[in-house]
Amino acid sequence: MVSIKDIAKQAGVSISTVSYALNGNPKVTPETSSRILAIAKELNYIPNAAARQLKKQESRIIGAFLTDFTGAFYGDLLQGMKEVLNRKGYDLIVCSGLQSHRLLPERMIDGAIILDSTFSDMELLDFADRGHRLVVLDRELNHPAVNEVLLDNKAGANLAMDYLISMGHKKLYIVMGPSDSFDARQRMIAVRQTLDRHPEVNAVLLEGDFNQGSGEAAARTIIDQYDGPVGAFCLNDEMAIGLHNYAVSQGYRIGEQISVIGFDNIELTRYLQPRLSTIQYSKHRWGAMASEQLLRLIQGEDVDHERIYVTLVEGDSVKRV
Amino acid sequence: MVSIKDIAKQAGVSISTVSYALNGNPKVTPETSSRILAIAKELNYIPNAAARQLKKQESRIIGAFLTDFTGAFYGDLLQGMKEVLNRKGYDLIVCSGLQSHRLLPERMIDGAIILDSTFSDMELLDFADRGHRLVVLDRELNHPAVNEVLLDNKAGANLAMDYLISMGHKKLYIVMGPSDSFDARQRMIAVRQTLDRHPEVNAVLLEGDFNQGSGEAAARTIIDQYDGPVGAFCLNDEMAIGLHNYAVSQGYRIGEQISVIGFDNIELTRYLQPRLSTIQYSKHRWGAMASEQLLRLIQGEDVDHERIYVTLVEGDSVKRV
DNA sequence: TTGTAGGCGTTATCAC
DNA sequence: GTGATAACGCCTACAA
Repeated sequence: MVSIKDIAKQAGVSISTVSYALNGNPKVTPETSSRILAIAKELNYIPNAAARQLKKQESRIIGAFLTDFTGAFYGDLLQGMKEVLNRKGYDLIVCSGLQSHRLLPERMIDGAIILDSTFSDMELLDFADRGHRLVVLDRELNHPAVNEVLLDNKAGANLAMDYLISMGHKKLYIVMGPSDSFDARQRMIAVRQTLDRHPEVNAVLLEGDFNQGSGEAAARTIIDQYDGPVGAFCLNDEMAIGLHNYAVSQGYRIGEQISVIGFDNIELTRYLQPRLSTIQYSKHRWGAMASEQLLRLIQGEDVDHERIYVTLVEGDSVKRV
Repeated sequence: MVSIKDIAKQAGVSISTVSYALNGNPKVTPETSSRILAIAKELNYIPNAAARQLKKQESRIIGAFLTDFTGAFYGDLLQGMKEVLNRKGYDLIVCSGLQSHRLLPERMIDGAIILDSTFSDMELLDFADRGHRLVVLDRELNHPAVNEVLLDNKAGANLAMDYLISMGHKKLYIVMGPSDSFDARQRMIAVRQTLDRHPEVNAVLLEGDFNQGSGEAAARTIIDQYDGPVGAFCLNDEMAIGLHNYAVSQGYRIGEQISVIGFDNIELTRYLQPRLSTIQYSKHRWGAMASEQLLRLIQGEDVDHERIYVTLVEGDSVKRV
């Protein structure tokens, strides 16, 4: 490995002069500087990240932690994060799994964006106490070193419910999400509030796990009990697709016999016929916002929690009854 | 930050004793050792990655580089990589974009798995010359420090073509891929070979870019020229889905008027009706194999290039004519 | 069994 | 303007 020491030797100067030259310090004369730079290039010199990091106590790397790598869900989100970070001279690395947690306390990264249920709140608070900066996308966590950038789940669930009800639906099925999901819990809170406001609506709550399978299971239940048009709010699109597919395979017509609305507006919904009504938000913006907040935190600025707003997308999967 | 120096002070021993104790060196007596460990825990000591890395000249981190984060394509692949690496005490980080290239030469990672067209062959060979270990999934690259783990694209394309031809198709459309894709180029080579072997088959080559849109465009062309059952080999599933959707929307029946076969067996195809015939392989195995080969390379073992085998999945999108 | 000391590659504070 | 030199936190001969 070629280090500044080698360059110094070759150039007949001291290592400090080399360091100055490489870092563009104006103290060194243009001649020595360009001579040093030329030698550095000739020797194929590349600075050693570990050494710089050890000295400067920063890596200029940000970690994004995900529960898993599956699903097309994360593409735009990560892209949004990366663009902002790169613009500010930071790099993004994406990690998953328990083992990778070490990267944070070992100071391999300057901060983390968390969308990862394998972190407990306690663990994160512990990191925050140690002085690490965090942005959480999947929980509420009050700590001066932690910023929340959360989806406005409640508003979204409200929109979905109000939409179904405004279309005249009196009989509703709610396909719920896993209880360890923050988003699912928030959405359910709003669902219950809406139902409280509409005592005339008859709602059945069905278990769900955010996967296609539980949407199919829900469809089976709905069909078993079928005796006229009903509405269904699936707490995410994946389950809505499962419900859709099973219902269609049994000869039911979505948007007529069964009105369906989802949440997230994932890519996949583009392939559904009729088009799925759902709750939409910009994943790119979500990621970008997370990065911005994290950088502010790292720069020692005081930042408020942020919300990502959502809107209703009307497809053809919900019809008036 | 609490360092071994702090622990040493607290325990009244030297830093080397602390280091030995923390690393389980049997030279230090059980009593001192346990006392030191207790103090370390009490002080919330966590080793500093940069320092250890600087000393040991390794980070035990492997980087996977992707052209972009979009697409559900990578989930299983990354999962396969991660499992193998974690088992061997390595961590996986996923990177994308030009800026992240620096992680390799700056020695932030101990090796890299490349599925990223933003790296040029020259750049990679340069890294290899510097002593970095690489596994490439998206190109052929001959260098002792580089191992190839490639999909058997030619066999797959052959399977697909032979299948269509064996079902009696004499009129074929080939929806090609982007020319900067290694996989696309390899698949086309096999396509051309098959066509050479079957002069009785009339084939039309259509441009494609591996995205849904070019599948739709292909469908438009096919329908324009339609005068009886034809077969279509889309060089990946995304385009096959595009072709399928557009054709269906125009009232054509897939598997009857137009027989379609894709490549990759992506998740999405499960949602197609009729089910898509395609070429299948284990992405999980692909990732796992890449990690295994990289670790062998790092351990200085001599390793041969590897191929990931593919098989035909018969759906209902191809019928005999 | 424990301590001393040198070094990994940089940066940065001093002198000169 | 340039050069010693001391960190940064850790590991590891070698000495005691």
